[in-house]
Amino acid sequence: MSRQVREVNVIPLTKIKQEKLSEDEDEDTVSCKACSKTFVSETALQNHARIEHIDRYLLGEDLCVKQYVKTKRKYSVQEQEAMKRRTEELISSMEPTNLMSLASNDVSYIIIKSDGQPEIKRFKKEKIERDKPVRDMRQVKKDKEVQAISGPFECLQPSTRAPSGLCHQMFLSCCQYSAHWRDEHTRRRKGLRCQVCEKPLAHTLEPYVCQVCGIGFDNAKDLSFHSQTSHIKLKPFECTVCHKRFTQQAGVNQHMRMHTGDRPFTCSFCSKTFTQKSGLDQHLRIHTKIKPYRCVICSKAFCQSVHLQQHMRTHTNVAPFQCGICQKRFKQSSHLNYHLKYHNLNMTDEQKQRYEELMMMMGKPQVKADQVSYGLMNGVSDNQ
DNA sequence: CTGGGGAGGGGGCCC
DNA sequence: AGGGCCCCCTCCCCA
Repeated sequence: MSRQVREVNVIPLTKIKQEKLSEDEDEDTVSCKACSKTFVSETALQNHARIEHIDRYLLGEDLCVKQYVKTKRKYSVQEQEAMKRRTEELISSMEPTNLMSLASNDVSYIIIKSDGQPEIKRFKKEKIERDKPVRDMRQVKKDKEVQAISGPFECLQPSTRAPSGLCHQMFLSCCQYSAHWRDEHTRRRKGLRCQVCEKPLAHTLEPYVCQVCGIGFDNAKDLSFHSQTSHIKLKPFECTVCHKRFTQQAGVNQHMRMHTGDRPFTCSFCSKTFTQKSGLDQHLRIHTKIKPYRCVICSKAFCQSVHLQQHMRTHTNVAPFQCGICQKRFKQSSHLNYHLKYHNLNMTDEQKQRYEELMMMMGKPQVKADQVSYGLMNGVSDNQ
C-alpha cells in the first residue's frame, strides 16, 4: 500500500500581494514605543526594537539617524534627548527574557506593517517576491487556498531550563518549530506532523527506514514490528470478548475495561469516572482551566491538542476531509459528516452506488448511502 | 457552514 | 513483557 500524498495548495501571488500591501486599515497591529512604527506581531516589533533602538542605544550610536533620512532634517538636542528617553523607557518595559531571546542579526523575516514610505513598500514587494512559493498548478485549489504562514515562530512552552519558565526559542519555519516542540516538549522523538502546515515532520537520522512511509528506526527489530503492525495490518493481540485486534497486549488490557465497565479514574471535582487516566487528565483541565496547547500564530490556548489542530486550520486553511461525492473539502471530520448527511438525501442512484463503493474501499461497514454517513479523509494518511 | 469544546478510545514510547 | 503516561484521532455537540 503506497502512502497517499497530501495535496498542499499554494496561495496565488496576487492574493498574497493584496493581503500584504493593503493592511493600512488593519487594526490588529502593535506599535513601537520609541518611533511609533507599527508591526503585525509582537515578535516583529521586538526584533525591530532590538535592532533599531536597543542595540544602537547600547552601542552609543545616534538614535535619530533613521529619522534624518525620513524627514531630511537634523534633529535638535531636545528631540535627541526625547528619543533617548523613549528608548530607555522601551528597554525598561521589556521582560529581561525577551531581551535575551530576541533574534540576532538576521532581520530578513521582520514583518514591516506599513508606514507609507516608498522604500518600505519596495522592501515588502521584494520580500513577497523572495518568499513567493513555487507554484504547482496541479495543487492550486479553486476556492480556499492553503495559507502560506511565515515565521518567525516563538516557542512559548513551559520550560524548566529557561529562567522565565517559558522556552522562548525562535524558529524560522513552522516545521523547525514543530520538530523542536516534539523533541523538547513532548515524550515523542519521531513521527508527528507539523502543528502548522501538517506535513510529516522530518525524522532524526536513523539507519533503518521503512520503505513505505519513510519513518526511521534505530534497529531492524523495531522496523520489522512497525512494518508488521502499520502496513501489513498484522495485529497479533486479540480481545477475547469482541475479537477486536490490537498491535500490543497493553492495548487489549486497556480495551478490556470497556467490557468490564471498570472505570478506575475518578474526577475529584465532579466524581465523573474514566476508563483511562488520559481521559481523566483531559477532563480535569475543564475544572483547572489549564490550557497547555498554545497556537504559535495567535497565542490562543486550548485544553486539548485536537482543538489546537482544528484552530490552526483557521490560519492555514488546511482542509483534509474531502467529500467523496462532490469533492468539497472540510477542516473538521464532523463537518464532512454533517455535509454528507444532507448530501445523501439528494444523491442520484449512481452517486449512491459510488458512495457505497467508497465505503467498502475505506473498510467501513456496508450501509445504505441514505442511512449513515462517514467521513473520508483524503490526503492525510492516518490509518497506516 | 464554521469554529470551539467534551469525551471515548487506540497506539507509541519509556521505564 | 507489562504497566503507565501521553499524544493523536474520531465522534458528537453547541453556538
